[in-house]
Amino acid sequence: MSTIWDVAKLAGVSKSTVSRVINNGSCSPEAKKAVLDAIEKLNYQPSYFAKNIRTQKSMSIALVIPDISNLFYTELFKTVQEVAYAHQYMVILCDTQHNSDYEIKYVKQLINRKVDGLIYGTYKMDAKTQSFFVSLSESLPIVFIDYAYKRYENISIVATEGYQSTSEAVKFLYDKGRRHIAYINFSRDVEVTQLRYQGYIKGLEDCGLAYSSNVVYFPSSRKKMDGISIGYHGARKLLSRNQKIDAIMTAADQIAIGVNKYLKEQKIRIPDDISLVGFDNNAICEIIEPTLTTIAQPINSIGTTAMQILINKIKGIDNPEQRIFMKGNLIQRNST
Amino acid sequence: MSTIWDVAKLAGVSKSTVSRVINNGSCSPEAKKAVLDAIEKLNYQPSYFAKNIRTQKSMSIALVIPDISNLFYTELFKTVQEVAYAHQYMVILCDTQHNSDYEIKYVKQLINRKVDGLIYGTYKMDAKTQSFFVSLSESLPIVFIDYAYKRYENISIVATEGYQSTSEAVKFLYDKGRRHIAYINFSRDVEVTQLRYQGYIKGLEDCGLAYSSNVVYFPSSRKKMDGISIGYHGARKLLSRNQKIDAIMTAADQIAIGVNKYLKEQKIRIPDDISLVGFDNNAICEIIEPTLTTIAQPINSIGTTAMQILINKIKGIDNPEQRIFMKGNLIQRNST
DNA sequence: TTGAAAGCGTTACCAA
DNA sequence: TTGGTAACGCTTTCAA
Repeated sequence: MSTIWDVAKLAGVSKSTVSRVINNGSCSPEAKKAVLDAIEKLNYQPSYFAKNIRTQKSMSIALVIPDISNLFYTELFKTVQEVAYAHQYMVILCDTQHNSDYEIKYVKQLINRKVDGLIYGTYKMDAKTQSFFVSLSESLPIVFIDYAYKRYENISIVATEGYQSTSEAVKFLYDKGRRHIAYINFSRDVEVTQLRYQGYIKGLEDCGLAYSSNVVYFPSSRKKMDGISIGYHGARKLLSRNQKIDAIMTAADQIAIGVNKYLKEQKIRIPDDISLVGFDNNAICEIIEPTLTTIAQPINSIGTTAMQILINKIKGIDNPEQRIFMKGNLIQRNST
Repeated sequence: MSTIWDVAKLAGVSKSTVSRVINNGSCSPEAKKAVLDAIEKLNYQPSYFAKNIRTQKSMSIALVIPDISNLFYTELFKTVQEVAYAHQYMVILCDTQHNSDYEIKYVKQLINRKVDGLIYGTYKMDAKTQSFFVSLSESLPIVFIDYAYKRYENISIVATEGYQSTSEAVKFLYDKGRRHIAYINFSRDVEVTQLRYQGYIKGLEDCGLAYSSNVVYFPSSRKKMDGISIGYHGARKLLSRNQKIDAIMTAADQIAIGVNKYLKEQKIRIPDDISLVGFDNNAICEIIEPTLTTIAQPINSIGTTAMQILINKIKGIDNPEQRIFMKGNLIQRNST
């Protein structure tokens, strides 16, 4: 590997001049040409480490998320990577496996590696972790992509607004003639989806329907269940209560998949007997049968916007924190 | 951030001694204790850049893959990350979007960042890219996770053997009474799956069944189709030829999903009229209906083994290249 | 066992 | 516009 010294010698100038040419400092056209030629000839690339020991910039950002197999995050990664790469950043993906300890360990490692910023999404509620990230945000550019962080001020956040869109989906079911709308949620410590749940309650109210805890299911926080299991067990539980139910709304597509599975096993027809609505608009919505009506999160917009804000924060532009809440969009398919 | 200097001053020793303590050089117990205490007190962490400018090690590895939304790679990432993290490596994920130009661009960037090694998977056949990676492998530790690279010597490779396992699956269908077994593959430039296809032919032979190109479908290389579309169009094409078909094998679960979709639209019963077999054992196999019989790749073993080999290569242990081909495992579900 | 000092390859300051 | 030189924070000789 050739160094800046080799370039300087070949071009007949000093290291400083070479550095200036690279970093767009002022120099004469002749010097510039000579340096550029030398760089070309030697196939010179500045050393990543040497450069960053001075600048303290790593040209890396991290995407810290709970689970890359969740299709929402898979898509998000792809978008983030694309924008990042266009701006010469590399992205370090950290899958924290829903584990707060991992989150903090990873982030400490990332700080040591001087990541220029990070995009952080989770969906567990854990006061200690939340305040860790919020206060970290004062010293490191962070964009939160989690609606639950809405309560904190002075942080930048891009997320799908779950309240309004869920309440509108209730209205949609109402207009389809459904009057007994159930809801299956993640456990109460998954904070993002609690706002979707609030939207459900608001929607019932708007339609003049009574709320009943008999048609609502939350798994216990202690049990570690994935979305599909929650949906499966939730549907079973709800139907075992002998309540009239003609629609089930869920806090996530994964949950709806589990519900779908249980209903089919019981020969309950979707949507004839029970309508089903998810949240996210994962690729699976088109694959399962019947295809799943869902509230789509605008993942690409979230990713692009979050990256744009992050890059601005890193560059020190646009200092005031940005708070952007995107609207969920009801995608109607065959399950309603 | 405190530096090695601060530690040295607080411990009353020189920088050199501090460095030695950290890197297990020889020193007196007293010195060691003083330094450790100082490190503790100052919450000192060696600077990542300063350290690596000397050692030329980044403690990062890269996972270069064509598409993170392919569940095979999603799972692989999780396994690789886990092993990497346990050995203090961070992983840089590069989703190349099936694009050879991106692959090479990414890798040049990675080289500049001095990644200690990389795990490389693709599935396109492209002589130029292949030889790029093979010859890169001489100067940088690489583990290939692609069966297609089998032909190159002096490289390390961990992959699922597709030939034998596919031929055994043919035998399985034969034993179930199927005599008209069709095959749907990716286009011919997707090299990994061509060996699965060869296994299909071998399987027919073993069972004394005649091969017929009338029941085989390859999409054209030029059309950019995802797996699901290939399956959907492939099934339509095959069935339009008025050949007798009582089973369809596919080179990937994604393809089988498309086949499943088309057959259901045509009211063709699975498995009563046509059996269906995938390859990979994605999570979706359990979700679609009927659940999908498939040849499982041992993803976790592949990931763990690949990482172990990579780490050994990085550390200079186990120099002879390793070539490990794992057996695919037929998982029987309701589609057969 | 220890410390001084010379690098590693950059950037950034300051004079010229 | 230039070049010399001092950092940046570490590792690694080399003497002591």
